[in-house]
Amino acid sequence: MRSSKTVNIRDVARAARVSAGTVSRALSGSPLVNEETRAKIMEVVKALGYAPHPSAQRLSTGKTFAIGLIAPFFTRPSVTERLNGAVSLLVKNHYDLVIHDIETPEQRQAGFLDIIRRERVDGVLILSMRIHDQDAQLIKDSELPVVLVDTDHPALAQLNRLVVDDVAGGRVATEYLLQLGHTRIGFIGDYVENPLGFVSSRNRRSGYCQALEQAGVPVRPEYYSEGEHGRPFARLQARQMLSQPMRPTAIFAASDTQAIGVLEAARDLALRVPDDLSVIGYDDIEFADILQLTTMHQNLAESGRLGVQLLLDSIANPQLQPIYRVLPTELVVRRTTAPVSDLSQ
Amino acid sequence: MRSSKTVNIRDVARAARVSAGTVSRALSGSPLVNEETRAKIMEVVKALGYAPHPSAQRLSTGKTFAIGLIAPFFTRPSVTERLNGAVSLLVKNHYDLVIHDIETPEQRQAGFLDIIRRERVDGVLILSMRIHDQDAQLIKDSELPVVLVDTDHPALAQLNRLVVDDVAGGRVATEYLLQLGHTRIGFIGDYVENPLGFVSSRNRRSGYCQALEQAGVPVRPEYYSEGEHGRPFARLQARQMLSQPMRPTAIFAASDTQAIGVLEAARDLALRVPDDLSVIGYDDIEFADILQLTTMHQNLAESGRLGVQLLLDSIANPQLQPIYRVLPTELVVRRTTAPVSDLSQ
DNA sequence: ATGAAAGCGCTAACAG
DNA sequence: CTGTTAGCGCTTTCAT
Repeated sequence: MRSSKTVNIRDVARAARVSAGTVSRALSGSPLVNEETRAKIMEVVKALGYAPHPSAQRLSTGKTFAIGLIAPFFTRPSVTERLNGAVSLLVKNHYDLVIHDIETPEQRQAGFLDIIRRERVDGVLILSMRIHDQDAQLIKDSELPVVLVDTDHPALAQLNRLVVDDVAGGRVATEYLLQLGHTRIGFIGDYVENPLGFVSSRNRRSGYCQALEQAGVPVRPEYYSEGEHGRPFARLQARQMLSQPMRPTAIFAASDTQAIGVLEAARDLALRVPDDLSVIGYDDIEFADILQLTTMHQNLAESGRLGVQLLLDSIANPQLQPIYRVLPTELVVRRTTAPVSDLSQ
Repeated sequence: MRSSKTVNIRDVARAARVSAGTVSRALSGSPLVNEETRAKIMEVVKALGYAPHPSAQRLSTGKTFAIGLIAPFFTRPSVTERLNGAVSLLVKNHYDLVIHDIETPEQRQAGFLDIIRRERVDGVLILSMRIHDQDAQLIKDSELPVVLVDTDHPALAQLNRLVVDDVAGGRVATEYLLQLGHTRIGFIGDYVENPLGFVSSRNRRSGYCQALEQAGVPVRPEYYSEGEHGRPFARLQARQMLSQPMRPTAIFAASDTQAIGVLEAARDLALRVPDDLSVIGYDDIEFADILQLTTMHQNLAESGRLGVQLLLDSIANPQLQPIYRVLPTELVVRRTTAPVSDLSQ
């Protein structure tokens, strides 16, 4: 008949013939405890299978050893890959991870309010979420270490931020197509106003426009399409764009996911890639390699890892100078891009 | 100069001119409180921006409103999709999620010991992790509600379990190939003894063998290959297998990921799919659709959701009869399989 | 080096 | 219906 109550620090104290305070000190590695008694205590701890009660510890110390992670977890492969990096480092540091998945606009509100409370977690990592003005205020008031990865807000310059220069990336991608001789270059992206507020698509589009303008190529509305994010939508958008009389000879998609939709559209219309149509994506998710998609590479997992590192650092040392870092992006040429050919005209 | 201490229940009590106990009752929706005072309290709560301290609440009630999730999070797309379902339901029920990612064997040990403690979470969901005998003992002793999804252990029959009949799935896949006239059917799978202990590959292989034997087709070692899980490894395995003099005319891969490797190998060797080689995968991850891969479908997200549902139910009502359910699997024919042709001989 | 005692913020049992 | 009180399990002064 074993008692169902779990063993607590007083049980250990009693068995080791010391006080609870001493057990606590012994366990926390305080130097103020005799080596013999420490040994004895450890022995008892082991024998009884004691482990401290996390909530009690947290209540007493005010530290949670948990960090909060706010992200649209499963909406996009690029997010998943960033998460991967974040989680791996967290695990290594024995931090609990309290996750808040944001998939709908309503969850946004709740998520921010709920997690940005000192008592729940020691710090918060926000990943790929557009930050609204009111959220920014909340974050500012919270006095909780927060780091931003793949997102930013003008009112939060005092935070650690890891951002991606999507404008530059969009420019590089487009310049590459121009360099290949393309001038009829389409863009397939998200709705500029999308419910979750990803802004990457918009920024990539800005880069696209910049590159065209700089090259003296007019930005034509019939070569620009926005739609809901996702492969099937992109496929539709692309099919429409490619069915025009003077169809584009190249398409820059705001994400690899969408680029895959474009590839499907090309197949639908019996257009050969890259002979008839060049396609370039963004993110370099694993699929890009499989499909031999030319794309803009960014080190997704590394960005997550770095974000966690920054967060843990600033939890340990709140006075640390905040870091603002623009993560590098790089063109990876594979098999979906080629020089414009007369045939494709 | 705002005080940095957060407001607690006594501050609220004072401002509302009631006792802390009453505030607690008002907040928990107890009927034993006057509507007027409740209104007054709510007002103060709002004005002060009060929210209860989670650790204190947990310590006091013994409930954590968190569940633990043990899974090899990012190792396989199929796991990610199951997680997706699990997380979505958890969020809906306002449960915190304490995740334990297991990527290496060492993490296995720590993960199980650490999380299966009553004080940390109210229940545990174990996803796609092979359970060792010693883990099973731990789980049994823990008195904590635990549900198993895509995994099982003989000593844990008293638990809620959602399993996949991979043997049957392997049989169905292989029978389909036999039905198409193939007799030289290869199998590409994981090492039977792999560090994280996934067993699905092994079971799928059993089904494969069963189907062959039943059809009177000999199981030939040169058509069987095990290797590390992953696309590049499968590619190598397949390349080797397909370079033999009497190469297989069809390959059943233990996962879609590996099937993709097989497709790459076919491309490497200039074999046309499905004309020269039929390929069938397992899981029906999103990629399978993109690549038009014939595969064994299972509703991955749904299994995660169901697992959480079971867990929440048995937290709410521990006396509930445990459920054992075999999740359905279904063949999805796409474009990578075809009848064996003379050409392919 | 160790014990005693106070307190972290909350809930729940008991009185009234 | 509400106030008071006694914990939940741990850490951390403050003595000694």
